[in-house]
Amino acid sequence: MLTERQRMILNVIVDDYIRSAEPVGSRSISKRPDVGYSPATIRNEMADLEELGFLEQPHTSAGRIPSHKGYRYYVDHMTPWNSIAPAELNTIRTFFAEKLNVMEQVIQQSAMILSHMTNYTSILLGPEVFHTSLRHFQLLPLNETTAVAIIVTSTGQVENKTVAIPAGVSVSEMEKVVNLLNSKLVNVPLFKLKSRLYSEVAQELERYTSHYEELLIVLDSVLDSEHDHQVYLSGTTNMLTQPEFKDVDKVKDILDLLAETPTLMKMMTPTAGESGIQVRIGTENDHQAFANCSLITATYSLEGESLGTIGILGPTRMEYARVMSIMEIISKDLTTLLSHWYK
Amino acid sequence: MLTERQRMILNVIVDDYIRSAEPVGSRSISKRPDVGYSPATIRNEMADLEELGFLEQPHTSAGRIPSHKGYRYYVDHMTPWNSIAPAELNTIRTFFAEKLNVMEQVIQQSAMILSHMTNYTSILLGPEVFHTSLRHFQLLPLNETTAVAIIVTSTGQVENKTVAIPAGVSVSEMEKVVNLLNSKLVNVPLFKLKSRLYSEVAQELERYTSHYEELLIVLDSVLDSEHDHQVYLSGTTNMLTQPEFKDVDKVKDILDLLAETPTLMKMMTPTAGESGIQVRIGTENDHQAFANCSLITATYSLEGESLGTIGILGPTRMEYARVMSIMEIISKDLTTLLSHWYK
DNA sequence: AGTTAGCACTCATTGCTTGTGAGTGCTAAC
DNA sequence: GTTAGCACTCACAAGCAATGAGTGCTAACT
Repeated sequence: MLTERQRMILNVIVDDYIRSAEPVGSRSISKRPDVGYSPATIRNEMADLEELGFLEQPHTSAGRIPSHKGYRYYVDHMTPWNSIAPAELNTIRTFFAEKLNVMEQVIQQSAMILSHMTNYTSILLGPEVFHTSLRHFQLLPLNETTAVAIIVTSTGQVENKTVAIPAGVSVSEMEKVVNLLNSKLVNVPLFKLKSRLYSEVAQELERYTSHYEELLIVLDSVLDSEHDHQVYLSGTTNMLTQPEFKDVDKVKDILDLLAETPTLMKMMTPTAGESGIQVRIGTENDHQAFANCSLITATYSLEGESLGTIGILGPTRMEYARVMSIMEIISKDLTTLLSHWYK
Repeated sequence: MLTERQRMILNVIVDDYIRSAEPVGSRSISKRPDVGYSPATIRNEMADLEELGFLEQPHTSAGRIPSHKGYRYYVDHMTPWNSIAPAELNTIRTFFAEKLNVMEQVIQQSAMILSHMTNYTSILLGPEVFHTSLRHFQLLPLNETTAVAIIVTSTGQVENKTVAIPAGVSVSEMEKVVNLLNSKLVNVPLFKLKSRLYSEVAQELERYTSHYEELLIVLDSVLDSEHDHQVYLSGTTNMLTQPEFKDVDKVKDILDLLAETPTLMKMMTPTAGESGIQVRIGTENDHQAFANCSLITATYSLEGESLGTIGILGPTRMEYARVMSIMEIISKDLTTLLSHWYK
């Protein structure tokens, strides 16, 4: 569809614009040593590229900037990305070599590394509760009326919830219930817990205790595992350093959206079927506030099943090649780290 | 020190400037129905107030704006604050009337309420681990080499840490250790755990197990309770709506500081001896980035001991009276809520 | 046919001037 | 002690010309 020369020019423009954030003119392109054409020729090609929708002009007689379509083409036809210095690679490697033994810490630290290395905002989605199972269940009375329910998952995550004890339930009864749950529900994937509660536990529970119904309601609420899919953000303020966001109003919408955990979670959940590194440019993100942003996501996984997502949010004028290299390395390292832990 | 009239004029200026964010001129003051003086008289008084350091002039022939000293005087001599509508009070009351049974949720929701009602940034410091004690200790093997240590506190908080099991320690040995810890350490305040570990547990541990030293190291690290003093932020982007921060560069430093949890914790820790609502205006915050901000803090407590802090960060031009009323109500309601729970 | 030089044209940006108005300080009168 | 009057200051907006980067088009060149 595009001639070799057009491709080359488009590439130069995107590269240049990513670096400078200023519209790129024909003269500056022509002056580059690897471009052997005069400004006039470049201009002709640029006019064509604009007509084809790959470039835009902020106003007549300004240079050109890439359109979303232009970025898309750039990303899709990029030379295999390897634009990351060995020193940086080392930073990542030594980080993952360190003994970090709490999942949450690893995720949080990864977010920090990502945002520091890229100078963009990083968004990490914690391990999917979906693919983990119950390791242990416990109910611990705090006083006569309340207790803490503790759920330990196979990955070592601990979730807890304070619940009210139905009046009249004795300590020994509670113990029986806990034992029953442990015998029946251990190793059941978290997302199946509730259905199992009714299919396997409910009947037996009826024989054990007189407060069958109340207890069932409590247990139901406990196992309603809020899928504690934590979202970790780092470097949100990096957004502010980008010249395209020097206007506070624009940045406000973005930061507001970043504070909305549920929305963020939805955006970060990988679209089924897709794998590897995904790039959503400008309006490809279906959120208005991100119309001038690009979101790059990758998933990390355990035994082939994706556990969570890492993401980088920046302006559409983003260092795609660089960010994508970094993301690939980190997602892979996360994956291997997890497999070392839990296999 | 100030005459009645000067006090009145200062008050009017601060009120006006809080509302409009524009320098206040003599004419506009004179026009207010409750002020019976001509602009000229006001001007004379304003000149005096400026000389005394209560007012500032952004430039010659502009109106006056309050200096830090002016705000300080305003806050210290404010008429008892009650500037909060009954409807708003209701919002708070119904919130605290709802059955919220997880501490963390309460804190987080309180942060939301605070930032929403004030349109400033709210900062909440979670309950001090200092004043809570151990309720239960548990060690749960995940596989041959790792285990999760779970600490439940008297307030129902659950903290967990994944640890490596020293090679050669059997399951039955672990059980003994756990039992020992529970018998010796339950009801000990968290911050005393480590010293007790050595004073009371260590010797007996030596008799129980052959891997005395390795285990002690592990337990030490577990009880090194990271005092999980969480900081909850809400409404950080409200900072961006203030006209004084329409310049991105200024706001960046503030947001960066807000992302630095340790610094924030230090700022929010109440200075010993002080109690009630504290106001730090402008440079009274010893952080450069907050030179144009005011931080209002209050503590919530249980049985007279302060558990945590709630804070509001806004521009120096802040609705002090309103914010202070809201903070007082919420800190008191938090206090009573806690006492209902844990008494 | 593809490439390039030349040229007129566009338009954001900058610097300059000028006018306007809000607000002040001072003085003299009340 | 208070106020009216007046000259003065200064930020800000509007208007205007100069600048220059960049374009589109045409005609000449290879």
